[in-house]
Amino acid sequence: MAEYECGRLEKRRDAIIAAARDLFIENGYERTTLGQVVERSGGSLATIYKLFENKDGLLSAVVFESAASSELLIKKAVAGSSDPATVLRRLARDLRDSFLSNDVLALVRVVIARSVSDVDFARRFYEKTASSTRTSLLDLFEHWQREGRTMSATPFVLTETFLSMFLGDTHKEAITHGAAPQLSPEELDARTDLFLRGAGLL
Amino acid sequence: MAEYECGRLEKRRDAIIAAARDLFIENGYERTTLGQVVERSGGSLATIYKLFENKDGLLSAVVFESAASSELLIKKAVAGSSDPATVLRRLARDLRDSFLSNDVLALVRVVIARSVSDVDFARRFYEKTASSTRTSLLDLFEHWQREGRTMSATPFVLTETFLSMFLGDTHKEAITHGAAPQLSPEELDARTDLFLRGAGLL
DNA sequence: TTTCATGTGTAATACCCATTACACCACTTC
DNA sequence: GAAGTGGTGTAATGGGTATTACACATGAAA
Repeated sequence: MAEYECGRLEKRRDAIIAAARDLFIENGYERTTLGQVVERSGGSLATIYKLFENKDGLLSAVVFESAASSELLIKKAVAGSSDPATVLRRLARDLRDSFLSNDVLALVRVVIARSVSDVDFARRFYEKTASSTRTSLLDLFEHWQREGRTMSATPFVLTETFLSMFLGDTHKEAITHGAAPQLSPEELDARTDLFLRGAGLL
Repeated sequence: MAEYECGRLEKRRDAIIAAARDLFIENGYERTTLGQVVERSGGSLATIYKLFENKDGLLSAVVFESAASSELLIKKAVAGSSDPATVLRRLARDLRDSFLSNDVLALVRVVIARSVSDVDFARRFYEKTASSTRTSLLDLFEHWQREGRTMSATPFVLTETFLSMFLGDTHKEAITHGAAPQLSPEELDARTDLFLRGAGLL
């Protein structure tokens, strides 16, 4: 019985979250009705209230189950090479792909919309995503500093500068939905090289 | 009579837009009711419909009357000096102040929220603000290039890089509402210097 | 003063949707 | 197979709000 319930409810939960996620992404939180969610996920309104308490709870579940930090991308880039230039070029491409994926962008829009009336919600999202990415990156620059590499700014400034470029890309895309020109892969490399030269790492 | 009407209606219009602006900024578009707007602006519901057709029209009026480009900031920075380093340091400070002001941030949040269901609306906003800033900045780098200064990337890449840093600041603030650490003025200068070194302009 | 045009205030209208209540069904356990 | 537990579907409930309709105000013109 426990098996039956657990499996069945778990599946419902997943289906509801997936449906809600798609709808929030498509129409935003406020314009999505629980009726639409049920229609798409199957199951029933009662189940949503049982599982998530209310509409806000559903939003939290959706966002925090989908939000991911980029720590892994940093680890992968570091594992590939020990040369800062190589690491950061690789990381730049990966971060760009990750930050500019349609899913991430759509989620960010929903979170920002929500942040107007629920400041804490957005802060928690930031904590789960960008903040831990930031920490990892800071560790990386500090590590290089301890290794004796000379850098022309503090690890903190380097971290903020590097990340702000990608957050800027995200911001632009979040607003323009693809209407503004993007950097080509070569131009992205040129931007990374600009950073590396400025940081004294090239 | 024309004088009377015009003045009176004009004043009403301004009052309504101001009230709506404040409310949208405070609570977001969806959660603001026209009743609240009327309560704060005085006048009447009928006037809103006469002037703006419907709630969406009011939003458009509010946003596009408040949105401003940063072309002026660039002109001012250029007028102050002809040395790229001096110009960009000055510009960086001004852009930061402008992009991170509470009003601009709040407006950006409203626009992004709206962009989920009205893509074109957000694009028009971008056109009115960032896009023309971008064009001005591109002109500036191209001007320096024609003057014979060597730069280590194309004007386009330089523009995108420089601007993306500030859009990144805006994005971070839009989400965290001040909870994340900001660059101090000295650190901001350090970041600008990093850019200048990377661009070969220092 | 009367008449007209035009903004104003209020009171419907009509719909939408989060939330709740309740009756039903499926499966397990005895 | 009877009884019970817990998920499901549907049909209220209740509050809220964009939009419209209408009667009133007010100042200009005649």
